Amino acid sequence: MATTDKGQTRRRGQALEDAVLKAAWDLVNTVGYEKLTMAGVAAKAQATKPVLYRRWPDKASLVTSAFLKFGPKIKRDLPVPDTGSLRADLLGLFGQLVVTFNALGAEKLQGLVADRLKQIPVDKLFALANGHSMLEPKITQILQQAEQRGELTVADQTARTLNLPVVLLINEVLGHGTLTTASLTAMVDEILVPVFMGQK
Amino acid sequence: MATTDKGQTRRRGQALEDAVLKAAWDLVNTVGYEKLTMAGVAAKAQATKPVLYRRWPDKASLVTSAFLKFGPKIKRDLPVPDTGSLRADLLGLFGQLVVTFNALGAEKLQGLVADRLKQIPVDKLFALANGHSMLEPKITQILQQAEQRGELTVADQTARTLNLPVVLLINEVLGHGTLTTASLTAMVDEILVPVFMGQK
DNA sequence: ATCAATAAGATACCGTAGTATCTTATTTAA
DNA sequence: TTAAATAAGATACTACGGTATCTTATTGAT
Repeated sequence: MATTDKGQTRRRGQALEDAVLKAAWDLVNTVGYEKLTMAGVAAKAQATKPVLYRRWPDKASLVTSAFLKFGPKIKRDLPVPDTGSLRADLLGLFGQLVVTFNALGAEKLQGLVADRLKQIPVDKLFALANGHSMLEPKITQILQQAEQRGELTVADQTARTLNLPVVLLINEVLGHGTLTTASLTAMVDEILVPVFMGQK
Repeated sequence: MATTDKGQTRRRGQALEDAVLKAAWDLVNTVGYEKLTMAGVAAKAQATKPVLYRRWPDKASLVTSAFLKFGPKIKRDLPVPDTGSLRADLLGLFGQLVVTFNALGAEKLQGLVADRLKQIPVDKLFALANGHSMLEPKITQILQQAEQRGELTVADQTARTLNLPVVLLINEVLGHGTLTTASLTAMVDEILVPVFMGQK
């Protein structure tokens, strides 16, 4: 009687974790990342801060988890186009991204990006959520298809050129706020095809 | 006698401001941006936090001011190379950037960029890159030189390809934290030359 | 059914960014 | 020379990220 009236059931494990992630996702969608507080998430989930910090090392990780759970599903198994030309394959792949990126409300996530930037993990740091690790294998596959048609040599590609699509996408999203078919077509025609096929 | 022994002279205005900036610059060069605290700056300047906040709205602004006052002066009028080849011209231009960048002591300023990113809308920062860059006129001149040698056609270039060098540079700095001759050479050979010269 | 392990709850705490308030020294104008 | 305006000093405060500690509910193995 001394404690809270609802004290009957104490959530644990997955149930509690789900509730926290749901609260975090609700908050990031209402107040945005910057104004989302760990205490606020805890309160909304009817949990406490230590519960959050037992699971996620920091705010950025928590919100990233919430994004991965509730955000637009970035299909890990999007079919890789195989249309018969490098250009069309790239356009096909990027076309799938237009829908996805337009769905996720980029302005809410700006603070997340900045927070991530502060962490020193040097290498692939400049990545939006988990965006690009998912893209690279598909690029590679498209290039292999092109190689079999004799359009290019995969061995000529480098880490830098393989990463270029992601760099361009990030610049497009962060710089212009949108991804359109027109901009993606320009990227492919003006930059990616020349780079991939134009190696000496 | 009850108060501090040096209580005779109370600094104000420019003298106080200079002392604060000096303290901030000293600290950012010893502990780095992340570990620099406003209280620490105040203490080192023998001032107090309100003195800082009366002048600068936040930590990032203060450190930026200190940087502008004491940091290396950035040359605005780098000569545009004219070596006889597009590749060498690009390498020459970027080589100048390596020197400049390394002179900034970028590693001490780690979190500054991220802090700025948070407050300056990200799109603004990239918009700054995508157009108002001090680099673009130089790129254009280099391309015109190349055109006169018959290496390429300037009319084939687009806003997107003209911005590509800046995009790559930003990615390099934000993603890797450094600018090296090796990375710039790779950019030029693997991406920029194919894009500029490889247009159909 | 009991008890040890686990993990949630509650709470207090630390460090830092940034703010508010009040007192006091210095400047300036009368 | 005095008094009003200005701005520094001191101090305490709030908000937030993140940590530590202790108590208590729940699980699950015996």
